[in-house]
Amino acid sequence: MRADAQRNYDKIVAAAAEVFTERGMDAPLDEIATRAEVGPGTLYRHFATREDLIDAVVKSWMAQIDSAATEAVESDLPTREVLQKWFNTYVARISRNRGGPSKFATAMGKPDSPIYSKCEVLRLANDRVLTRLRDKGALRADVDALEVCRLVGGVAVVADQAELGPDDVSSMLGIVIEGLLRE
Amino acid sequence: MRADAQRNYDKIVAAAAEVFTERGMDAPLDEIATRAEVGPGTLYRHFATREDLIDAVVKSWMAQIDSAATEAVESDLPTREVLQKWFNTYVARISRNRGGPSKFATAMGKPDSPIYSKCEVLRLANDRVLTRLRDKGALRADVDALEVCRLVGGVAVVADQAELGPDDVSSMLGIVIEGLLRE
DNA sequence: ACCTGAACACCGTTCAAGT
DNA sequence: ACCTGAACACCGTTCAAGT
Repeated sequence: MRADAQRNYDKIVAAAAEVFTERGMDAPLDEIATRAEVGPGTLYRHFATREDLIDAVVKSWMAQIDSAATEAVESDLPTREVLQKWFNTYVARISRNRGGPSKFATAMGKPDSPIYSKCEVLRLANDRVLTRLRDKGALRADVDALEVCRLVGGVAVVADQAELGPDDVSSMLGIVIEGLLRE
Repeated sequence: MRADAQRNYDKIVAAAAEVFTERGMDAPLDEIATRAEVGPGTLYRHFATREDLIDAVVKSWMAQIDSAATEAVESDLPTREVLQKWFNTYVARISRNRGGPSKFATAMGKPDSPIYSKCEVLRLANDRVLTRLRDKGALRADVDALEVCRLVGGVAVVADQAELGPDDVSSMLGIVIEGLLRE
């Protein structure tokens, strides 16, 4: 990649991160281009779709997800509390920008989505946590990570769209958690 | 309301029901006006926002919701099965049009939404079913109907956006149901 | 190879002119 | 009182002309 192209690419991603934070992930691409000081055509050259741009922006979130999952795996707190903390963190991360949860929910399990690799990271992180708890005999045997991603993702989407606070999120997650525990 | 206004109102609602079914609830209002054979201004005169139009279209769905709730209340099947059937019906009804679940999820619990009265119908239907099962001692005591509307609504949103089939919906609902049962 | 920005398309929304 | 449709605004997307 030519030096000026690389520079523009970086400026676009930085501008997108800002604009997504201020106005949500459905913000006008126009404003991103303007703030990055490039023409709209340049944005399209680097990112054919909005999802390709989202993929670049959320790349930096994934390390945080992974370290939260590791913390959950290594925790020796009661299962309920481990899951409360993990799911709350998970929801907070994917809800960082308005409109974000919906993007992940739509792409989850769709291999041809531009953000599929990020959905895979989310699924694998969940899988690590769930597998560990299942090995301890704390979870129902038939719990699938993709399914949990979707369900917890659904909580995130609803909370995002209805502008719910952390308490509402926690209590919805509480029901999901009870549904996952071995009875 | 003048006779011609009433006629246009009815034509718009009928056209909207068709277009929403074919192209989802985010379909262009333009196409609805065209199909109803009215100008765009006439559509706006009757329905100031898209949500006002949605409210008129879903009005006819509510009797079906209520009768499904009544059936659930009167059923003497095991709690798990009653809830599976009820939630599956609930999700199916609010998912009748693409993009529909998201509209309800956004409006649920927002008194100033144009479709708030319909959200209330959904909440009360859920409340009837949940209260009945709680009275039988089958449910956890702290389960709130609004919360369940949101959670099950979240399942519907995810299923709608990720284009999931009935099996995926049922298994997600299965987790929610386990989380609601008294343990 | 990459960038620019004018141009087009689409769609929501308004409003002056009509009946 | 109600309707029409032209007009405007906004935003996504493309592409001819440039460097």
